[in-house]
Amino acid sequence: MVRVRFAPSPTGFLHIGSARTALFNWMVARAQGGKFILRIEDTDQVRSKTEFLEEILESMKWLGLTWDEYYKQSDRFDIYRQYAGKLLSEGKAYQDGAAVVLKVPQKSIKLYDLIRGEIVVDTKEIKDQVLMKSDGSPTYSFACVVDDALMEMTCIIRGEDHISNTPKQMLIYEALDFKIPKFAHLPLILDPEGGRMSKRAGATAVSEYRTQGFLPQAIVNYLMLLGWSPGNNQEKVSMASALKTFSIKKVNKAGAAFSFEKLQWLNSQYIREMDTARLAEALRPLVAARYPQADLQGADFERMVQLYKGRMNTLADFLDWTDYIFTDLVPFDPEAKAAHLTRDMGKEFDVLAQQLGAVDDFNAKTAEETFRSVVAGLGIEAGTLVHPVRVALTGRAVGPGLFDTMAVLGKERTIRRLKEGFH
RNA sequence: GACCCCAUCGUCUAGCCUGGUCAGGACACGAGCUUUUCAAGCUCGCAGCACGGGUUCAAAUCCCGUUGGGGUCGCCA
Repeated sequence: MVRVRFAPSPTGFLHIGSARTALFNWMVARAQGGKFILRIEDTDQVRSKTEFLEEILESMKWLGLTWDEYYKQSDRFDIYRQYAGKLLSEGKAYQDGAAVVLKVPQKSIKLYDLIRGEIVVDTKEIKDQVLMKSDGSPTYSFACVVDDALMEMTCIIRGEDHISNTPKQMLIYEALDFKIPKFAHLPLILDPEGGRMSKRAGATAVSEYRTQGFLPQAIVNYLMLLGWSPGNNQEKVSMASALKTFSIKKVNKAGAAFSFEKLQWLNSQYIREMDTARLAEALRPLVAARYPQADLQGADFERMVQLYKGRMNTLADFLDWTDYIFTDLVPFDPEAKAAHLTRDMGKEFDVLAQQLGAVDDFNAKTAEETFRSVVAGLGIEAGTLVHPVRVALTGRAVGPGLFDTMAVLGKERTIRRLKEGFH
């Protein structure tokens, strides 16, 4: 049975690049009916923080990357100590002060990478490896090898930045007489300019994407496309179909530049096809955080969601679009006001407000009928009045259809804003 | 610098393994349609095999080199 693992270190938030490593491991396990193990590499007692651990776990769950087994290296120090002692007694390692160091033999190491093929390294490039540090804690490579072997990992899938670690770790496997697993080194995710992914280029933590209003499905979909393709010209890929064709061997070798535009596009696609009720549910916490007093339970809220569903790239966009609904201080966009809200429309506004006031059953349909009869009566083009009215009602020149906007705003506020527009 | 990895439109990629289909799709960009605006949607378009040598009847595909990019050189992980 396939056993793979994701081994984050709780010294920072879950990075978007690490999330992809986790995802590919998870997909291998799920595609082949294997096990996905989550192992926390918290051997650095100083830099490891509980808040980071919690954030990592939270982000993993949010992305849907569920694990079958869970370990923490800080619980396993006795085991590492024991194996270090074994190597010491066998003469394969020596003490340097309180540290334990592996003797590196002269030889050439052949590493077979599932993605890259054969990689050969001469150990003259490798110096003796510290296994246990002076403070009694294991080094990364030592704990990693002991755990991967004891936890019976069949394949180690990690970032390309570990390629140079692998030959060193193979030496440890050999010294311990452990079976060496398969390896697959994933290409790195680069920033949009092709450089190293850093905060400068945009969000790096998965949790940041969450607060920005990205859907986990969109992120997972985007991430799986970075270095892999279903091969059928499809971009929007469901996990179920991806699992049918996913193979770590088909992953690309070259690094992939991260594209925020494409992620946004995918996110907008997922938002569009989301059930309105579910979208409303996802939006409620965001809206409630900004407008604590707003009533988000009624059908009105779902109508708003429906209205802006097709215009959002991220959930947070909803907040930008709907400010005019949740606050009465309509913040006029200066350009929109200059272009459409001029004093000479005052008369038309008054007529419209008056006619609208006479409507009993106020909705998009009746608002439109009223509006059309008003412009017909005034002998003007609909467009002449539409744009100024939109600015008066929403503060901006762009948005959904005017009559839907009126309906969402309601009769009273629509009329009030028409009157306030020029007074 | 040494060692290792990589190289198809601006970006993500299909094609490469098993040479021979106008190098296909998507994001972005441009144009048009639609339209009360902006988006969306639909249609069309722009744009690529890094370079140089081989091998071969034939090279994006195989080999070598150059250039370029990335990674690693910690008692961090």
